[in-house]
Amino acid sequence: YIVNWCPRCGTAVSDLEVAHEERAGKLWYIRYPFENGSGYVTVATTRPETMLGDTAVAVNPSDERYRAAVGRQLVLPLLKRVIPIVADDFVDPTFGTGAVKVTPAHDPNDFAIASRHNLPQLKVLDEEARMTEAAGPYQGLDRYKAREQVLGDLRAAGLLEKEDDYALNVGICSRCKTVVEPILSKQWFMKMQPLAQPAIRAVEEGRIRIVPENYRKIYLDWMYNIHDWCISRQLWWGHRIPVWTCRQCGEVMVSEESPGTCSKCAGGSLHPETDVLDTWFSSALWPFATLGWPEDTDDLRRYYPTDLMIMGFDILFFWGARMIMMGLKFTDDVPFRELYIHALVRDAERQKMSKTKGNVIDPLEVTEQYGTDAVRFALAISAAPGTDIAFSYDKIESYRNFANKIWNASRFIVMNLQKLAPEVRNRVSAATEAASKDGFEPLPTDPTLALADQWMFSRLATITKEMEEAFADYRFHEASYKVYHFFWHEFCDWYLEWIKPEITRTLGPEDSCNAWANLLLVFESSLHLLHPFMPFITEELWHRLPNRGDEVSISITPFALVSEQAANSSAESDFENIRSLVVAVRNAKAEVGLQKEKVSARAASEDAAILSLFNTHRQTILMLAGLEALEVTSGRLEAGIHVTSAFEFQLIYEKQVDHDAERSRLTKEREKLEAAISRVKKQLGNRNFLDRAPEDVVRKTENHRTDLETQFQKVVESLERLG
RNA sequence: GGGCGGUUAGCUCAGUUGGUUAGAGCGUCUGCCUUACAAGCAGAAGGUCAUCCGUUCGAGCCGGAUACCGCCCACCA
Repeated sequence: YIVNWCPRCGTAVSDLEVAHEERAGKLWYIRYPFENGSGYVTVATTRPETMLGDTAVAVNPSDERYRAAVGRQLVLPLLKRVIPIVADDFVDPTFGTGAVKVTPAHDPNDFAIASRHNLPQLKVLDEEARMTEAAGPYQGLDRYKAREQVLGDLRAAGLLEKEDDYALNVGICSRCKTVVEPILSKQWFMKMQPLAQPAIRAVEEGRIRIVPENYRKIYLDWMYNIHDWCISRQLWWGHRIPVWTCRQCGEVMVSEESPGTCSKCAGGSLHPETDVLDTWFSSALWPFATLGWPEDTDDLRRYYPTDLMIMGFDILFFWGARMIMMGLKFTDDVPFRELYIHALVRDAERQKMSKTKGNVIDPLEVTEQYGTDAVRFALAISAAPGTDIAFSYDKIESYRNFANKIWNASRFIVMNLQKLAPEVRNRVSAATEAASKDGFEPLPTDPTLALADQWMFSRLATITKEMEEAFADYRFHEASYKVYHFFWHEFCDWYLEWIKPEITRTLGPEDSCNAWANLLLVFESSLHLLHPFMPFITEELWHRLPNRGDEVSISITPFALVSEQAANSSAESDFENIRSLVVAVRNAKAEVGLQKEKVSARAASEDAAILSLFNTHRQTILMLAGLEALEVTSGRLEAGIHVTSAFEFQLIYEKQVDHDAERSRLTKEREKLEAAISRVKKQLGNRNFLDRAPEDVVRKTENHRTDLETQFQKVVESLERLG
């Protein structure tokens, strides 16, 4: 049979191990004269040296041009061998000259043609890709050297009609990149069709789930079109193929131990097979062979099938598919229930990393430079299912910065904790311990801090839940993004800033320690959420928390510490109101170039709840927004900036209000609102929308319109007041 | 030749069943060395979601076509 032969490795390789590469080549047109001397047939070939092994020329039976020639004899140039013209459907009349040389020993198609027409097979290339004795005068030449000589001789004989440039796909050995040679050889094959059937069913019936989904199709496609597998290798390592051949009668015996004598003729001279199995054959046995199979061991019962197998898509066929087939064959069960295909890390140019290309990035160097956690996090957050990861130092650097941020946050917390008087610290850690029984919830604190605590715990509960869902679906990029944003932009930027005055002040014995306890609970919970992505830094920081110094490891503690009961939508919306006021003030200050100035502001609302909210949190707002004073008044403002439809504010500073600038700002805002309102109105005016859209969408849209219109009204009034 | 994926901000990419104003990191610009963090803080600018057609009350998302780009599979000399 024809196999792919790697002349460098000196072994057969399977179809899967052959990579294809487009190379510039030529198509040579060679004349094969008729035996009787009258004329010739021109064949086109990309491999002229193999003509030495030609045993026929084939044409399509329906090809008018050659109909009369079928059955006639040609003289093979150079070697003067007489070969027939045969008709075979395989030949594409539109390609080349419509006539193809048949080299049964060095081309799988030609091999097929030859077997259909009973043509001899003549091996002209040996296992080192040198010309054999059958090649006559060319014996011993390397295949490429032979090509040149053959071409030269043909040209000299006037039989080379022409040559065209042609891009051809050459097969190369995936291990050593040598161009493989299709060669006639005796090898062991595995019949795959019967093995594939159950493997197809297992996936179709959902006994194995492939994630992401698109790989399921790729897997099934490959299984449907499976080819027999050449499993023998002429290598010196590997599992030996357990076969003995009788030297007397040729009987082939498969056995675990040497049979000793021939089972057929009882002869004592047996020849053990020297070929070994393809390494992937052995790998396919791994899931059960490692557990003691074929014995019915405890391990096998306990760990087979396993829940989850993870691999890169590049070995889905090599290993994944074959484990499934072998597993089903030998254990009657799937080897694993889920197969997760992870992303491949490619270089910055999206090239697959390879040693020969020299674009390999050594992970040890990168982790040395940026830290293991940074690399791990960068990869996790880049791992959107079904896509590869382009390696980027910038990206890793930004998550190194994140690790740094975590470190600093911890430093800040622990540092201030150390400053507490020992008895106060003890009360804090006691409060922390007491809270941690069935999921953390905020401990009671004074009203200003309570809002921050309730908001933070609520957010924590949401993030925890979202992360758990993301993990369950192998959406690691989503889980890591959530915790990144949570920790940096909610915990650090808002929560820590909000409670900073509390944790930097000196507590007396009469003070409640609950604010401190809450901070520690949130921080500890955050470390737990971060731990899967940043195991080292979280482990280190966790042990610095009160009562955690002597514990074994954060990795064996629960992932979710916060209680679901902590979800608190009213705290979230109160917090949002304050946040939007703070952001709007900062914004306004920057706009008028007073970023570093301490200015005053006046906030107004017609909503008593808002007014009371702002009054309660006045100190916090002043600190976060960088204000000197905040006046909270009921009603309307003359030149207010509308943050939401519920409230507005204005900055109060020395500089006179520039009426023109103010007018132009308001006019711009009015235009924006007008556009938004007209969009919403159009939508709400659409009968179809009202009839067909879900109720809650319609209601939301209506609320949105009311909101916009209120804002619009206020802007218009402000403009009128400006005159 | 068949199949799959991609095309979203200057760059690298998210965007899970269609639903208010499309997000992040890096870069750029402005102001800050504010006693956790300048590897940082507070702001800003920047997008006709490749193009066209369709489905829908409504499309970055669903369907079809086109154009580039990438990958996998394949026995066209």
